[in-house]
Amino acid sequence: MFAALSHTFHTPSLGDEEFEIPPITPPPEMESGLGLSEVDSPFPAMPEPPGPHRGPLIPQFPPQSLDLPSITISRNMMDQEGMTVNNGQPVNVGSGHLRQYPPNPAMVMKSIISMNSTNGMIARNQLTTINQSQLNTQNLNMAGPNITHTSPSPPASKSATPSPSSSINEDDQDDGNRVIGEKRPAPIDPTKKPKTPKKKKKKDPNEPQKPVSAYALFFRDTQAAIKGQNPNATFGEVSKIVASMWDGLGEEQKQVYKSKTEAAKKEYLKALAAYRASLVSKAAAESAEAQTIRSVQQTLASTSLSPGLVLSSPLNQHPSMSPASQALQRAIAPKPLQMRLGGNQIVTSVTVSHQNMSGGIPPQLLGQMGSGAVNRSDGMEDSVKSSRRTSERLAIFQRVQTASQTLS
DNA sequence: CAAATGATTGTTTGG
DNA sequence: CCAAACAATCATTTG
Repeated sequence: MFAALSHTFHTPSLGDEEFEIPPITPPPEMESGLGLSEVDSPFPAMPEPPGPHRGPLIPQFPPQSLDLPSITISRNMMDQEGMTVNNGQPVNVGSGHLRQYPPNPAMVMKSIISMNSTNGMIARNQLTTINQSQLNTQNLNMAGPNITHTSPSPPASKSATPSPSSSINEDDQDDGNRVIGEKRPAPIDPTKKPKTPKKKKKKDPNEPQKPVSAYALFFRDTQAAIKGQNPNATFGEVSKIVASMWDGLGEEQKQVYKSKTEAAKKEYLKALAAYRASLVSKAAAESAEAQTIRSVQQTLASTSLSPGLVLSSPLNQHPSMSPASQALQRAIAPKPLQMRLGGNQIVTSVTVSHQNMSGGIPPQLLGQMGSGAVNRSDGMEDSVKSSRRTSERLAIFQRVQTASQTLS
């Protein structure tokens, strides 16, 4: 199977490394440049075909672990014991082609893709194996010169990075400096380092989860195949391979993933808006409740029922709003959202908007934000509001009474 | 104020 | 939690 599909790629220049990339499943599309696609559906006009999974043979883009091209990374057999054939996956040594990540993966992929596109070619056993001499630990280090992937400080830097745990709540202290220094040790330029602290915003556990990026999706899909071919490959190695493949991916193909993430992002924004709305409503409810309680307390006090008891209520402490509510308010505050599209374009929009909310929010969420402050103004009628308020007050009043009874 | 850019965060899997 | 690499987001600076 694989052999048929896969295509071997050869880079003459590099002797050491062999990099055979199997065509990740038939390219969803031909490369934009080549018009050859005789393939039935060259362009997935739609980002994603509704169809669940297609047969392995069918050229589908999303690399399924099954179909996925067998990517073998073989290093020098001699040196390594681990990577060798025993992986369970056949490794092509002789046929292996050399490839360097840094150089131009794109070319490789494209060529591979093009090859695949041509049916005839495929017939031949095209085995894509990725062979990297670099994979060797030695090589990895050695490779440095070529790759020089930006790692001023090798391993140490990582630990240095503000580990989430360590940074826990030092936001203020933030040593923005520290962070910066790590990233760019050399540039200690006092001149240009406003050193914007950038406090890390603590994330809400409840906040909707951000959608994964296109690359992450690709990684998820591809990684398994790579691993399959190279069980011994480390995460870093796999990551590099995936990166090179990603790099080689055609725009259209990337678009497939991007559209996925885009959709996910849309959902995310909706969920986020809904979530924030719910927070608002909560805060509003809370403040309303507090107010109600206060008024009730006043009433009680005036009637000289049991003032002392009433005063002890926590809600009473702040005349205006409880700290929690304030925090909520802050969290909810509609912030402009920046999105960087493609190149450098930045789109600015308001995160939370009424339109959005009424638009696609799930019913349950909508229900939650029923008494929300945000929507309250538009949707709810005064009569409803007042009645609700009344009932709330009643309930609270009852609670207070009960409490006072209990305590007394 | 909007655009540009730097910095940080958050993904991926597996140990 | 970390690995490598990337994308997305955020925050600050700049024009």
